[in-house]
Amino acid sequence: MDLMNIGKIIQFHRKQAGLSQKELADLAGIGKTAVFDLEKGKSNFRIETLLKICSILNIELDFQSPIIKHWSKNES
Amino acid sequence: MDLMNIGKIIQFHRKQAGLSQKELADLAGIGKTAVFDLEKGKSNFRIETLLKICSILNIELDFQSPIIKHWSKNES
DNA sequence: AAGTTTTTACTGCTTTTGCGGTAAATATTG
DNA sequence: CAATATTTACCGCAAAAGCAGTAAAAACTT
Repeated sequence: MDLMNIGKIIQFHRKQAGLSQKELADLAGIGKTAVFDLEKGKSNFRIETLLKICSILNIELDFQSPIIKHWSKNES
Repeated sequence: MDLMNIGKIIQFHRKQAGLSQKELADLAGIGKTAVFDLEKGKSNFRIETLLKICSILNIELDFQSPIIKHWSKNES
């Protein structure tokens, strides 16, 4: 994941959705400041904050690794 | 991203790598408590904490969305 | 140009994360 | 079994995230 571009990616999706920062914040159930800081390039924030925003904007986050196919939920 | 399983996925990768929680924490430059809490199912933490761990364990995080292909770094 | 909306920016404040220290429980190894 | 290593679990503290409020700057409408 390119952490440097998270903010810009979010912003692009938000504008495509025709939402203001405040509207996105309200839909995601977070504060307007979080959306602003995120888009402005702040690189650290809580996972849930990012996921709430991604959920609203229909962005999915996926894990990728060479061995992930060998993992199942029912393993130790 | 299945937030519920982050901890288990991390744990699986850590064990595959033959690392103890403390060793992973040291390699990632974070505290042992963060690794423990993460694997134990704590669902919220900082992005950078997760990314440091993923970096050590060779796990990549990718964005997926229907319109992501229309985004480039040089757009507004 | 005037009015409206949005974004940027800062503030003080509350909540949460992350930390090392410590210690008990559990697992591993000799 | 005994010694060692690891995991689990708690603590108090420090650092950071997130919040609403406010206001100025910038971007849009009409």
